[in-house]
Amino acid sequence: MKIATWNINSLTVRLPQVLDWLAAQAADAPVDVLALQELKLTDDKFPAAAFQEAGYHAQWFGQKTYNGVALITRAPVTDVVKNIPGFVDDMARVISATVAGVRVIGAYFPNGQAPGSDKFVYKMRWLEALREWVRAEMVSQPNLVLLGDYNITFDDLDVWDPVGLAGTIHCTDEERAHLQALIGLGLTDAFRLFAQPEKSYSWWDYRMLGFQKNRGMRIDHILISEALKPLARACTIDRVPRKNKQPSDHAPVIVTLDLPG
DNA sequence: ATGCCTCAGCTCCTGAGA
Repeated sequence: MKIATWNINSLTVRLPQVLDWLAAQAADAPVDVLALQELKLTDDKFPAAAFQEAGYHAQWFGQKTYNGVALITRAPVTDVVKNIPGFVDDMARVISATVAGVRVIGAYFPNGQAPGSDKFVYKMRWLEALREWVRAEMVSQPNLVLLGDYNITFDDLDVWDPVGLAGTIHCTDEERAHLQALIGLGLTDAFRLFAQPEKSYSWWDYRMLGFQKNRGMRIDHILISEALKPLARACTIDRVPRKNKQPSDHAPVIVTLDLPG
């Protein structure tokens, strides 16, 4: 079973790249679940037919201009939930479903803008609500994957310039404490289960030749539950789509689990 | 310096992203 996450920074612009990427992946092994973030379109504009024609089911939760998330799957899903139950939010950031016996939560974590800002306060509140909800979910869902654009680095290994960016957004102690609290629920960073190239990142600034100079951060993550940990076979970041013409600023992250898709 | 790209929208500038 292959599960992936990709912040595509406008599905309107990137739909052809998403379809191309799914087709290219299928040459090796098809992607069973793809969590998308930053659709930047309303529900009525979601290209459901295009995914259907490509052989995928789709669940989506859109929003005008900002945010918006989707789950693209090969198998039909059940129990679709949008956003964090009980947490009042006017932004479309989370979509969950059960696919082939795995509870998948795809999320676009708040950016937070800058420590101390209103958006940072919202990010902290959102992270707390997410954690308490995931904690409850894990009681009844042993096979759980929480993946998406976290907008948080784990540690200095995830940052191209850990000294220059110390304490800035995505790198603050407060954000990292929240990320570790998710780990504390019994989740594992699938990426670090495996040997990885040095300076592995999932996002690069569009400006200043960020990608070409590999000035990036690893902020897109796949966390897996204890029951799935022994089934993990690989976790990689696919830098190839970042080399596309008109790329997203994020690259897809992929985990392979020894489970039937 | 708060920009350098990129995207959406009350579109020829602005806000937001990260």
